[in-house]
Amino acid sequence: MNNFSLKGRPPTIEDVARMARVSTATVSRSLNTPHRVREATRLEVEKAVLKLGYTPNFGGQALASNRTNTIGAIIPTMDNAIFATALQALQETLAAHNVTLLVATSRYSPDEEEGQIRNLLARGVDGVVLIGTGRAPSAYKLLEARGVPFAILWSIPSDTERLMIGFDNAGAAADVAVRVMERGHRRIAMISGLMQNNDRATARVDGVAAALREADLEMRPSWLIECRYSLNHGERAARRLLQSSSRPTAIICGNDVLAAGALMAAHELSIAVPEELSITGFDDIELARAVFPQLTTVRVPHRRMGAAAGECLLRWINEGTRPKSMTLPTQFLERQSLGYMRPRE
Amino acid sequence: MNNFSLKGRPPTIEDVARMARVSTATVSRSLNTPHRVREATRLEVEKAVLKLGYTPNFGGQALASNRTNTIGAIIPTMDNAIFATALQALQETLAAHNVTLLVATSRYSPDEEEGQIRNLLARGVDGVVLIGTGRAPSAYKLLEARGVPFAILWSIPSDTERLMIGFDNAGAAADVAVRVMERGHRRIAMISGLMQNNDRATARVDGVAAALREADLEMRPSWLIECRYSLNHGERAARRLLQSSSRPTAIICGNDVLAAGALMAAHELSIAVPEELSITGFDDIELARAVFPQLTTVRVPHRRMGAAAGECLLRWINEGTRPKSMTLPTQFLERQSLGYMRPRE
DNA sequence: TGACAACATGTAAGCGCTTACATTGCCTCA
DNA sequence: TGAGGCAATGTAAGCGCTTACATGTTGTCA
Repeated sequence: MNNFSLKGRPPTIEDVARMARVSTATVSRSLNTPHRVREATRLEVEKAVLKLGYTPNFGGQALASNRTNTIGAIIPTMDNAIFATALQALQETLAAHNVTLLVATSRYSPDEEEGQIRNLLARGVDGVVLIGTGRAPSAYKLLEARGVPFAILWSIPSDTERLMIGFDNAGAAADVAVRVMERGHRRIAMISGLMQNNDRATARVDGVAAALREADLEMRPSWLIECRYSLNHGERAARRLLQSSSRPTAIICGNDVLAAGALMAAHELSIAVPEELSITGFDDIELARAVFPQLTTVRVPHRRMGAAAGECLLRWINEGTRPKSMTLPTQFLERQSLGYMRPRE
Repeated sequence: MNNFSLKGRPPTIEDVARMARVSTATVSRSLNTPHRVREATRLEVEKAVLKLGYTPNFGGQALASNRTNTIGAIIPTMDNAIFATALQALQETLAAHNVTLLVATSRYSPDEEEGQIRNLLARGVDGVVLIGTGRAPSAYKLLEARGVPFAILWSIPSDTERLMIGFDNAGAAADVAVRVMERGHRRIAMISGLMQNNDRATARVDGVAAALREADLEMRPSWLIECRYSLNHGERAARRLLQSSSRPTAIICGNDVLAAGALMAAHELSIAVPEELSITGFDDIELARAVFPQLTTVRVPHRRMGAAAGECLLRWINEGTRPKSMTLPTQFLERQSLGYMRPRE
């Protein structure tokens, strides 16, 4: 049927041009700017494209146009459902504009992240998505020197010079603390993700600490445990908190996974939640509803963040001007794991 | 400090060549095949590269070498932790060889998947990773016509003509069913993911059905519910199962998320697990241990699968011959949600 | 009917890199 | 000392595409 396909070598624009009896320029135009080509010609080209199964060669296109239609994202890890969701939304947004997403991970290391930035830049991405602000100035320099648009997600806009799309981690965390105190709790501990190079984790801790201070409470150093974001680490941290002679009546967790871990610890130690111990999460991932009791947590707009990042970046790339940063709302989500402090017997 | 960087235009291999007083060919060689260059020259080039902050242009490289050092993966969705984990492992393996991973999603639709295959091919990926076997022959033709190596994950090797790296879904599911029956259960229901175009889900159902048949039991049609992989859908399905007049004593779930949903339903209906109802999952994602009671499930080697895919594909690309398919072991994981059937009172 | 837009298409010059082939310089050995 | 070989480097031809500019082709209007 297809007597033109020289086995092995994919068809080039030249093959299409020959078949459609036009020049390669016309083929290129029919494909990229159809309105600049006569209808009949366009159809002829289209026919040839279909017949040959032609698909533009990416390298050639990138080289000639200095555009790759690719956006890169660097996330700390794929293991985390919340990044995955945002990425998914980002990808869907980009796909609608025929832009492909390149994903890399930094494993929470600024150095690795910088390496990945280089990598993406080398691949000629048209834009970059980054998480948080925990990185060296040199990382920004890389991007800025190349003039590549980039968006910073997950952190509250703090810098008018950059495009940031995030939410108020500190504020939301403070809000959680306030609500916990409203339930009568005074003995409040916190389990946080590792704070080094992680401004989101840091902001959440700061928010809680500020709220406590406001209420003339103090966050005891021994009641603030930092650990990796995993079920096991959360469980271990909670166990430490709960096995000490005088234990907290509420544990505020930096994210839902840690909270779920804390819940496991409570289960094992036969401490009833929320009757004897309140636990709160953060992020509202699916897990938060799967555990028992369901986690009281903070809903974070991950999908919207991903989608907005895609739109803003695309706009920036196409129009050349940096869109304004945006702060998305979070929402305190009351479920079952936060209860009233029981009066001492 | 850097008086060579003409603002705006990234340095090219020519700039490096000029600075190091060698030809572009030598620069290229120093970078790609260092052993073919005199040590002193190499150092000179290296110095220039560093000073200019040179990074090879991807398009040029791809165009000239017909290689992109990129591998594409198409997964049904990023929302699923299990794919994310495999992807993460794949990415790490590839990164160690300086290969970048391009991720696309198909949303469980063979048509979308085929579109993404075209897309990846157009971008000149050196290899492709696919999940499962539920796709039209035309999808394979695309890949084969271009001679692009590809690996199929998650399904048991069934086709000696292709590289498949997976596990025995049917066998593992049958094993679960056997264990459930060993606990005395006879009234066994199943909640499965949507089976259309999903050979993994189908195989799991088939495995269970076969095991039941072997034991002279039959899977009642109304006790097999298909639904999307989500907590809500799992919960709803379980509720339907549990609210009928005569309910099953065990529910085998096609994955952990569905099982967690079923657990939620049991909670709400005050049905004790595992005393009154047994529930099993599949996949062993983190969630399986976070719920209470913890899920008895099947451990699936997602990380290994991802890593193996990377290695095999890289080998295939570099050596030109298709590596052998492999079947990875799964493991039945006894936890708390499967119990003995209580004798009727 | 002829001048002149406006549109459609073609020509050809790169984009930045790799690599086959040519050249140079040096060492070895008879 | 000179032929031959090898290692190091240079030269230059593309890879497939886009696009500025040149050229050709209509249609319009006085």
